Amino acid sequence: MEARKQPKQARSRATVEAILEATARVLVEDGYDALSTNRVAKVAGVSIGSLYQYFPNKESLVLAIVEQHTEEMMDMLRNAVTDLAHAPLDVAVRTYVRAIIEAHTVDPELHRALMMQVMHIGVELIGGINSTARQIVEGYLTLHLDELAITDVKTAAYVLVHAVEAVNHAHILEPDPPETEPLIEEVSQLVLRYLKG
Amino acid sequence: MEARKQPKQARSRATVEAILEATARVLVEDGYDALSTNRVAKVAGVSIGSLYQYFPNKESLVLAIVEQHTEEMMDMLRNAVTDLAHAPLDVAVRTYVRAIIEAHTVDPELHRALMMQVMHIGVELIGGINSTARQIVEGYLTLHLDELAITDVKTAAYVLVHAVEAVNHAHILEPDPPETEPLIEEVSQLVLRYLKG
Amino acid sequence: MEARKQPKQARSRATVEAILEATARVLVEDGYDALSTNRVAKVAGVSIGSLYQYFPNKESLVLAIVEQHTEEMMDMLRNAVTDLAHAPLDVAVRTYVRAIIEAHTVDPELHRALMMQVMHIGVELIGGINSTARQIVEGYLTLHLDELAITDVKTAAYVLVHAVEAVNHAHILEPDPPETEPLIEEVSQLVLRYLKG
Amino acid sequence: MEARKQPKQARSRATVEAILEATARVLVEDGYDALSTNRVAKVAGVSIGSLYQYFPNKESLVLAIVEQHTEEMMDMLRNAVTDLAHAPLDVAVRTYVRAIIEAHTVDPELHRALMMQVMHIGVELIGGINSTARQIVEGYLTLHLDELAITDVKTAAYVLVHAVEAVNHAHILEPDPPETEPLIEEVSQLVLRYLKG
DNA sequence: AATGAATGAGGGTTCATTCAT
DNA sequence: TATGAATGAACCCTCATTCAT
Repeated sequence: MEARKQPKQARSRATVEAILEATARVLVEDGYDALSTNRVAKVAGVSIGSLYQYFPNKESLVLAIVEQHTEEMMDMLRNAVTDLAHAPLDVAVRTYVRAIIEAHTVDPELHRALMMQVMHIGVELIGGINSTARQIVEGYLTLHLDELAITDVKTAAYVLVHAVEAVNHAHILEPDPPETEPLIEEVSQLVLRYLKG
Repeated sequence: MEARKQPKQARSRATVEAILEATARVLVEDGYDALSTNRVAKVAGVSIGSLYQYFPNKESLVLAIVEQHTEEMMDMLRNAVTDLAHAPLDVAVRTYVRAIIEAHTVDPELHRALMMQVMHIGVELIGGINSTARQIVEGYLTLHLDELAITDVKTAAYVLVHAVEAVNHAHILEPDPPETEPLIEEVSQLVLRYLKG
Repeated sequence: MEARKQPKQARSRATVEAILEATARVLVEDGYDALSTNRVAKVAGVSIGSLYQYFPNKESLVLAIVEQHTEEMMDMLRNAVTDLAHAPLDVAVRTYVRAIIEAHTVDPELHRALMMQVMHIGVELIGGINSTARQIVEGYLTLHLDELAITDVKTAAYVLVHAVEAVNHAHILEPDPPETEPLIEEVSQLVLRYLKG
Repeated sequence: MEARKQPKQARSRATVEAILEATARVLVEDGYDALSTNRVAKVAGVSIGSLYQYFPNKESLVLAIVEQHTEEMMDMLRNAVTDLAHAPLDVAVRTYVRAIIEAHTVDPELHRALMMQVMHIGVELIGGINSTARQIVEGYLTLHLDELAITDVKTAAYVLVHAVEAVNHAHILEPDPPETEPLIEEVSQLVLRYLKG
């Protein structure tokens, strides 16, 4: 997968933009199985040749979308969590849970599509998100270890991150999920009681 | 006078069996993208025509596999949980967590393949598992409501089931997961502390 | 390049036949650069899918033609040369030269096309013809070594075979070649005088 | 007042030069099938637009290379053969054979590439070489007709030129050719004995 | 004179599906 | 019932060529 041209002129940046948008749109509206390079090019209003001038193959298209999307999500998460290191447990947990859930509202339909259809490409990247999250959580737990009812910080972080993630994913993927606010509270309780012993 | 399973031709059953096995094998060994009806027929040692005699299209093939697999898993879960209704909380939780994890060992490679590649077909069915699990958990929680620190049984069940599921899925999908036994204990603690308040 | 189905029914043998004929025809009429699998399929009156049921890729198509063609040529050569081992030099040489030239009349247009367009695939096979020819010639030279003005049989065979071949190829490829009969005589003289010293 | 070579811009000449060199390089290193105008432009360090400023299409690129290459070869041949008209037969033949073989050493890799891949473009031009050679040989033969055992100068020249050419081509194309010096001697003998009768 | 973005016909190939035997 | 030959839409991708800048 050799790197393709980097756009230099304004025109080509617009082209790349259009292609990425079209990719996302096709993904959301028609699903991964309907994602063909020709379709994307058509939806983008661009020739198939142009598409291949900037993306060496189909996979790179999806990868670019996934990267862009996870980047946005991780930014949101990092921002929400800044200066939380010394916050009291209750605040920290609730903020974190809320941040996770809100991070998934960036483009929930795209997220849904990526989750459902693209796992086989995105597992590593998605793993990436979780490992970022785990580092954050581990950091906090280590700092507050003496107030907490846990001993194995690594396993605890692992369990917490995945538990929160999962509830959240279910929330996104399921047709008929519970209300958001009670859910946040309940997940927070799950985490808090676990940590407080 | 309950319905007997239709005897049909023994030959037919063998053919269907061979096709399903071939499907699973291809899925596990080569992945969803390499799953083609022609390939399955060849691996099954059956003509493509015969395949289409029993399965109207490709999707139905995969669906049959998913159904068969989830059926087995849910059976395991139900069995493990029988007569647990009046068990003490600690026992119930630990048994449940262990049952969930063991249910995923029925055919972990197939499960992995289905998870990673086939989500777009299987989400409803996978949702099905969870809703079964939720019913079980809701039942237990309702029965023990007076000993527990929760009020909203539905949300609590929802949170718990997904939290446990998620840790488990991570455990299956991740390249470098923690040890199983400490994980079971830690997840059990997560649940117990939550329930006990 | 995995082997594809071997035709079993009469129908499919006809299909393979049609495809090979179409390949030859396109090669002769339009040249190698115009040889596309789609074009061959169309000319053969066969769907592109059928073509790929019997030939794993484009190259195998051409290879099949080359093989078929060289097989025919080598058969002709071998037949013409049978029982020549003990023939007197003059007879042997003239027979050989004539045989070489006649072997190229099997399907001269196809030969021309293959020569001109397909060299990059066929070099080994063409090498094969020459090495067959060299063995024949070496055998004869060794047997008659005491009548001949040469010492290094291998080099002599090499020179002779290529010299004869070349005149012949020129004869085929050039737009305005000399008459065949005088050419045969002259080439025979070239060889004879060389061998007699 | 002979035509000067148009000075134009020095820059233009450099561009053309770079393009031709790139063409040859791609041809030699990657083969004809990998020769694309875009690739040539990139290797030449020139924009595709510039390439089309000097060469109307892909074919003209290759044609230019072939022309340049054959020009060099024919120059070498002519030089080696100058003042040979009145040389004795042995000298003339050996000089000629050597000259032909050395002419192919100008850029043997390029020659090989052109031979194997580009024949369909170059046949006429390659024919051109041979016809030059034939004129040279015919001239010599006519001049020395009384010493020689031939009558039909044209056919003899034809046979000789192609025989020598062929041995040479085999020498270039074959993976495991004989040593050069014995080959030269043997080919010279082939020619000499033929001419002397 | 030079650039490089854009084009799109066309190429090789796959695979779900049908249907005559 | 079973076979497997046949189909062809669709896919990913390349590359000669054009043209606005």
